Amino acid sequence: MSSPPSTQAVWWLRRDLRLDDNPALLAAAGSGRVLALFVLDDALRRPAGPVRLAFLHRCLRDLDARLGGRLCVRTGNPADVVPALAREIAADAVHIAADYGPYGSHRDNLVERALAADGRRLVRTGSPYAVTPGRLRKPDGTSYRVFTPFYRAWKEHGWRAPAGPADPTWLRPTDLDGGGEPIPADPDLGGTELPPAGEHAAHERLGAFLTESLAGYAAHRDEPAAAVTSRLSPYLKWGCVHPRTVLDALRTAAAAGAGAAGAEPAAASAEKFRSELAWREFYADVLATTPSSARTDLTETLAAMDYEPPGDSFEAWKWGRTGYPIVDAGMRQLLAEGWVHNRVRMIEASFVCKDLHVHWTHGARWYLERLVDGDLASNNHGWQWTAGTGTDAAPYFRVFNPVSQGRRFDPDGAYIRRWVPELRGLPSDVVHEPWKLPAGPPNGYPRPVVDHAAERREALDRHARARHHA
DNA sequence: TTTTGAGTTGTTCGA
DNA sequence: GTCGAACAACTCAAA
Repeated sequence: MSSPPSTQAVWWLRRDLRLDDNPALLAAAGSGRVLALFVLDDALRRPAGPVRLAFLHRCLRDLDARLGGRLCVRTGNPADVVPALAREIAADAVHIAADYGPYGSHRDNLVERALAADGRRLVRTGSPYAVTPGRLRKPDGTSYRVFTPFYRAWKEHGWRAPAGPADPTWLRPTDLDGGGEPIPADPDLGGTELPPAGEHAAHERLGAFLTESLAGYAAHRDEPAAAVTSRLSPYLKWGCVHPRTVLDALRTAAAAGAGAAGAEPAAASAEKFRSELAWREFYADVLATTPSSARTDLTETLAAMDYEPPGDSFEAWKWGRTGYPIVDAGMRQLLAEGWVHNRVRMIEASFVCKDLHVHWTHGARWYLERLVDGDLASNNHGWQWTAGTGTDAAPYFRVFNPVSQGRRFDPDGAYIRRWVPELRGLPSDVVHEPWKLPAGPPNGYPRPVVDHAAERREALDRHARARHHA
């Protein structure tokens, strides 16, 4: 590379904590000597909860180490902090990956205005998605509300090839008055065990998934006891790896498997996993085009629905004491790992919405507080899907039965035994219904807080009333 | 322009 | 035990 440019640029990282395949960093490096900045913003830290914050801090420490200690961390409101720093180092431009969430896009507009008042530019290059949220439109110009047509258009649209790795020598040291602040110590995690953080860990996870788990993904992805899902969600959340990089590696892995024994299931698995990445992009698109859907019902169909305020049974759900083994296993996994298997997330959401008749926002908020991968678009639209208020007009009669879901996807009870030690000694035929034992559930395990069959009928009644009322 | 068929993830009931 | 029907209403794309 030629001699470093003499102008100064700020690379402001938010949820793109990596050096590889980072177009905003490459753009910053092309326009000047780069100062890497992360702003600890209270507006984002408050709803995150200690688990996701700790993971963020660890990612920042990893990145700082890769930058040779050159990551500048500051605390405050970005609308103040970013322009002040740009002025301090006389930067012409601040480079970011665009944010399409309701808070992030508003924040970026404020920063852009403050910078412009000072004669500086905010430059958006790329986004945390393979296809820019809001880019895909139906022929009539409106955005998609059903996944399958979106998925077709998304694949048709395609995405750019991954950009190469960045050269850390572009980065200037944080030789500023006052410099940066230390990355905060981890908050108390209350015993939650987190996956390894950072860019290298993300690539390790991706490689392990592709070589060890992808072949069985299509067949076993719904079994929570089988460790075949990618577990990439925390890394995608913070941009330790870009989905474009994942899609590229997935295509390479699928091509390598073609023609080999088991090529057909491998191809089916690759397609299935690609569609899961597309769900993440679909929900980001919905959020970008309908920002209110993060907090309120996306569709008006259930506006007249009668809900219960969260009470004792909701509290029992939060701490894994509902008396339904698959539900409690999932909630205890959430508390222990900050992560829950996708199939179990649906069972949990159905229990809150259909068995407890509690509005999805309460469950979604608890999930966002506890999840290491907590993402506003994916989490809240996933909850809306189950509640029947979201995309795809989920049939009102789709009510998950926690016993039959357990029998179907955890037939020998391995997942339940792993997370609910009270039930470890039970044989498979009763582990999903411990209340049927003559002596009742063992080891102090609770009896069901609600009767599922009765609450299912109640949920259907409430839906019918809401529909006829509307 | 209008019509038609399909749409991630389910459960129960009765033949 | 297995299997198909029923459980609404709306979005989207193709015919």
